[in-house]
Amino acid sequence: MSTYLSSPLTTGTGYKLIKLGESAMHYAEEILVKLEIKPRYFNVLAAIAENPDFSQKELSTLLGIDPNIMVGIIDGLEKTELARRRRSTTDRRKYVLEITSTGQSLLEKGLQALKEGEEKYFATLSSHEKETLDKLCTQLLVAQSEH
Amino acid sequence: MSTYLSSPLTTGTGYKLIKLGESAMHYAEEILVKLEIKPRYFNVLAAIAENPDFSQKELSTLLGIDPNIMVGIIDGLEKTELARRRRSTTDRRKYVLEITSTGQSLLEKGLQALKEGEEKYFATLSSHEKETLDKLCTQLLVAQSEH
DNA sequence: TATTGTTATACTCTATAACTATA
DNA sequence: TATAGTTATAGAGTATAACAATA
Repeated sequence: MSTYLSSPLTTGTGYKLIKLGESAMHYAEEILVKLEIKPRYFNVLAAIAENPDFSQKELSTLLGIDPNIMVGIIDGLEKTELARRRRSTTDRRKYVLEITSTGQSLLEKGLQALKEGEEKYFATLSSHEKETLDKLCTQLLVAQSEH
Repeated sequence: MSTYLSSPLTTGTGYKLIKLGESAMHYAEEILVKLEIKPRYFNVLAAIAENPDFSQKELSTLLGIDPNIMVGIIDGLEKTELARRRRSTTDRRKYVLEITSTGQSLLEKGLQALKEGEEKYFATLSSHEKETLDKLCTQLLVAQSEH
């Protein structure tokens, strides 16, 4: 949203990362809106596909999304028939989540669209520069995860 | 908030920028909370200091913050006596905004704290790497502003 | 007793539109 | 008629706590 032109803050690299993060998120939203899904929901859908038979609790922990918020997200994915809940046969408190064929199809389209979007987003960088940026980002994220 | 460990999305550089932006914002919040001010309010305060006698409308346009939201922000800055409104003498519809000495002092402390925070945040990068990252970020932001 | 999923509540942030006072 | 600032309202998003069913 906010597009600052100049300020004492803008000089910092941290500030630039914040602005770039916002713009990248905005860009992802624009891409996914064509598939009528929000990034949050798309990420959960991708996590379901990647982790078959995960419970809501396990998904919540994996994605760092609060369980009570996860309820609404799964509700949405069920309503649009992208994923579904089944009661676990071994522990009837749990739900087991699975992606539907509709969900799988949307997931593949979304991943492809995001991949193409990424190429446009970074078009101004050479492939060497893009690689360097990716490496530095990874380095920072790894350092943080070790916190 | 959400800390994804792995997902088809995590492979993209765009995704990493989103995560880094979130973490940098979180870090800035942690630094500024010691001064009892939120990044949003701090940014407006900095803009007031940088642009003496700007009206709320001009500030809104500059920062990309909706005028009705700016009202609450300026209210907050007035209540904490960091800034104040004066009616413009030339156009009595307008307010002229000015930073107080308390605000100036907090601004300086905040900028210093953010500067030190930035050094810690990027401590894992060499000064050459940090410079490279900054250059690439700027390059992307400039490309976008030309959109 | 503890855990999974759910609901209720409240609080923040934001977006839209209508209002007032000035021009 | 248009503009600066304000207020009202409603919609997301999220955080906390309490709850039912099951272990």
